[in-house]
Amino acid sequence: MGITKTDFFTSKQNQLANLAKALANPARIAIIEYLLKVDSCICGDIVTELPLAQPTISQHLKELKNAGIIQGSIEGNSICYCLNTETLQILQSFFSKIITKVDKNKCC
Amino acid sequence: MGITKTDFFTSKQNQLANLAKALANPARIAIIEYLLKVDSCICGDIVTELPLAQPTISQHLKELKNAGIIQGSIEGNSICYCLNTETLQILQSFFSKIITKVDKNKCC
DNA sequence: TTAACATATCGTAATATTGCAATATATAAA
DNA sequence: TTTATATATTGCAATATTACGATATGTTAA
Repeated sequence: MGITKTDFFTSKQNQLANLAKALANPARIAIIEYLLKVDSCICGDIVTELPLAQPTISQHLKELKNAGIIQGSIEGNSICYCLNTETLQILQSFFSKIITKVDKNKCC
Repeated sequence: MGITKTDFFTSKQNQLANLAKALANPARIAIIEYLLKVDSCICGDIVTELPLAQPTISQHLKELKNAGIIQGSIEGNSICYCLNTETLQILQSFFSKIITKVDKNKCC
């Protein structure tokens, strides 16, 4: 069917799945890593940095922004993007919780 | 095109994207959370636990296993799955690094 | 060997994603 | 106002994902 049975899962599970989906592309990982490196905000620089066309970058930025992983603000005639710590914290907490709770010895 | 330009990105970026892709579904998040809860390994229990058909669960388990997020071992006529800490550690490290490196003040 | 159970694979329909050319929109400079 | 620059949107083709019925495979018990 190609459609995820969203209704059967908790909002927390859907939230995590959506955040993961936003990260499920190497270009978007590269954008995140670039934003982390340059620290302060950037915009069309990403287009020259990555080997993808401008509309493709724009689309990836939109997806990251919709997921809340980045945020953009208008600055003159360009738009400045940066990472959104609050959302990334959700992911960090999730994986940290897993690592601390997993009991290797009780594995099969 | 519907095909990701994998070649243009680093293996690390592709690895993270693939791990994210494996998590980009609420059913697979639910499987991970269930495995974390029951700690020791499980198998057909997941089929009764989640509101999805057996072939669907089997497919999700396959994807999680291919990504290295879970591991399965034959136990009698059933198969026992559990979380793979090593792989989950990669994700934990990635997000922890982001959280520690991000400078909120330098955002736009 | 046969029956019962557990899991995997195949095939398929519905839908989603990726990437880009063409084009639209919006701000800044001339 | 016109031009240049920056970003977003639209439309489309290629491919990927999701879910499941039907069926295959493999293991245990009788």
